[in-house]
Amino acid sequence: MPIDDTSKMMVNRTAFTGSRLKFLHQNLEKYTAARECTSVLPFLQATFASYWRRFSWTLEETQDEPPCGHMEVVEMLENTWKHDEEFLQVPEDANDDEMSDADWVVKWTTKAAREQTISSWFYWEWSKLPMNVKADLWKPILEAPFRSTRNHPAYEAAWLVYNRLYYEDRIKDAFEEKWHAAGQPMNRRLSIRHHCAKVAFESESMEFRKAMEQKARQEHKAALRKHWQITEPSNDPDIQYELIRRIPTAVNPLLEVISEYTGMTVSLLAGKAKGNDGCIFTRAHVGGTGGEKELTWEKHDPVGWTRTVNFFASFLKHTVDHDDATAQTPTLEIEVVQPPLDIDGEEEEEEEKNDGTTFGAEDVDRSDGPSFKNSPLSRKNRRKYKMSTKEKARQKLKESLAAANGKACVSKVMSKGKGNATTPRVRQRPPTRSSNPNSSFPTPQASPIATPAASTSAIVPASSSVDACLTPEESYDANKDNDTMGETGDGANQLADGSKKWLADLLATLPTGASWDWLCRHFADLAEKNYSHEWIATLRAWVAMEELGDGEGTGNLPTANRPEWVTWWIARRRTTTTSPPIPDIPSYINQWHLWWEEVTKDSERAFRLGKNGFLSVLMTLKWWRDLGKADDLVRWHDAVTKVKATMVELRSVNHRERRKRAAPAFHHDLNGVPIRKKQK
DNA sequence: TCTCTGCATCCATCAAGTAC
DNA sequence: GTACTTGATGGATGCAGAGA
Repeated sequence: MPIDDTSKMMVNRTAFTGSRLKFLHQNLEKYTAARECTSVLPFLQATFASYWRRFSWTLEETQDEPPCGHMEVVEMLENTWKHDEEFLQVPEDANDDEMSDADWVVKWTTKAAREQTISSWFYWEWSKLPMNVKADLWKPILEAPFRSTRNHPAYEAAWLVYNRLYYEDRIKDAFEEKWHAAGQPMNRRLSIRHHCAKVAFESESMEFRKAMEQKARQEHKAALRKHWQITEPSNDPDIQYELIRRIPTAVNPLLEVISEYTGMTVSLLAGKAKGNDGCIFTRAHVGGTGGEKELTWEKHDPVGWTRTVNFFASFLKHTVDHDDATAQTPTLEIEVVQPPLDIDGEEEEEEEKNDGTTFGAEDVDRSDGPSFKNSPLSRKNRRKYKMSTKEKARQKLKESLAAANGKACVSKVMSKGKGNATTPRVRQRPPTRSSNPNSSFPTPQASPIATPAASTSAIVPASSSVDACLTPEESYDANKDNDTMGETGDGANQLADGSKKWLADLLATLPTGASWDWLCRHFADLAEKNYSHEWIATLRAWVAMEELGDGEGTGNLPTANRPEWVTWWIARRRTTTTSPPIPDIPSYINQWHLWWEEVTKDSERAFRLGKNGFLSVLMTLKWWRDLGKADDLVRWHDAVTKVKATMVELRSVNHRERRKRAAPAFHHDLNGVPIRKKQK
């Protein structure tokens, strides 16, 4: 057997079953610990030896169980060992010298392939841990701000309950017939359906209708009961889920901002309730446990909590006493005593803010409920009060902390990104043999990660963003400041190390932070070929427009008449940097113009930031430029000019609008979530 | 160890009526 | 003024697994 066929001998990592799978799972925790200490190599060496002691390489299939009693023998043997090096032994390897060269090669090739699979299995399982949705009890906490607040359950009219319960049986046919007759207008689908539901409901007997009305009342009553129940500690999993789902909408904005400026992990802490697998919110938390499996209270970070509270105190002091003054760097002004956490999940005492009001989870939770019972505010004003104060507080806190830290940009740190794994691949090798065939095994290749790292030697001004030299909008000119780019396209201003200095300079001007990674990546891709001054100016106009948002996106551009290759590109997660295989460029160009007409029909609809915004337009222009022949490129420059002008205009209009509103006024709510389009 | 791809799943959107 | 309800839909995103 050829010695380089290791990869062909690899089994799928899902092939491990039975006692082998059990063995791997038993060692997964140790692997995770080893990764944290960046010492995977010794772990793998010991684990491979342990594996081969239990599951001989001569068992042909990974499903084959070892002979009866073998495992017990191995365990007894291991119990006699005391030194680490002893655990690296594999008794059957002691006979290697008696094997023929051919058999020996087969053995070590087989083992090397299997070990590679085992290594892959560990990595795979480890990489899944933080993202394992089903097993992550805490995910609802972190996701809660991104859902509807659902402040109170609405009463459903009887005919709507009827519509929900009997649509399939008693309404659907009539609706479809009527809808088809009307030409299937999408914008009338629901109105026709409602009409049919009402007609069908009216045709039911009086007794049946009364029963529906009673059911509607009962459902609403039950929903309201559950709604108010959530303000009390409860072991009911439904109540607890609802509780957890709501609280972060109020608390997370504060925690997120603090997290951004302190660099600490700040999250919400929930505990297990007695007697079931549900969880109950206890309080805000600083430490390393939020969203992780194997959550342990010992990881709580009282020092971090103190720092967090100090930052909050600094914010209060700045906003209350020194509204227009520059905030001082926060110092340790208050001492926070962190009470022990209650694992039983019972409510603890609230923490007192220095203004006498409470800043505890319970208070936040009840902000829409009993805590307002005695308030003179009407329900309507309550909501306004809640929204405006939270939004202002969030913005003020950002400004205050930015001033305190001297930071110009905000980077989102709540993402669950993982560090790049750098642990070397490990294979156990035979101890010694002069003709060791393994020495000819290919060396594992490090896979370079192509990130558009910005050069620190940029010659552009020290401003951290394009916008810094573009605002105010009156003086905005996307054509200016082109001195950092190459003059003649590809290869311009190339540095000795092969990188392009003008590109590095441009990248250094882009906004920073996790939420802008996509923009930096795509900017580098789009700018790399440096087609023309106008093209780079267009890209700069794009960045300037995007900076009106926070990098998270505000919706999609119209998809009508959109070239199908955009879908092709999105389906590849926008990761491919090569142009799509467009067979008919003239047709593609015509399609592009049809789409552009759709995009520019409505300026409000055209103003879409983020990955689903003008990035797609720019990418289609790039493909056009890369794939088009001379004749095709006649209209390209005009198209680029049009796109740039549109983006400049959109930026100008929206920038002005936002200044007019004198508020953060991004298309995001107080949680940083894109605001849904309002109903007409 | 990491990237890529196809499939599965999630989620915003739509209109109209109702309640808070 | 706004939350909430319905099912269909299209686009975005997550995930498993193959393969480099």
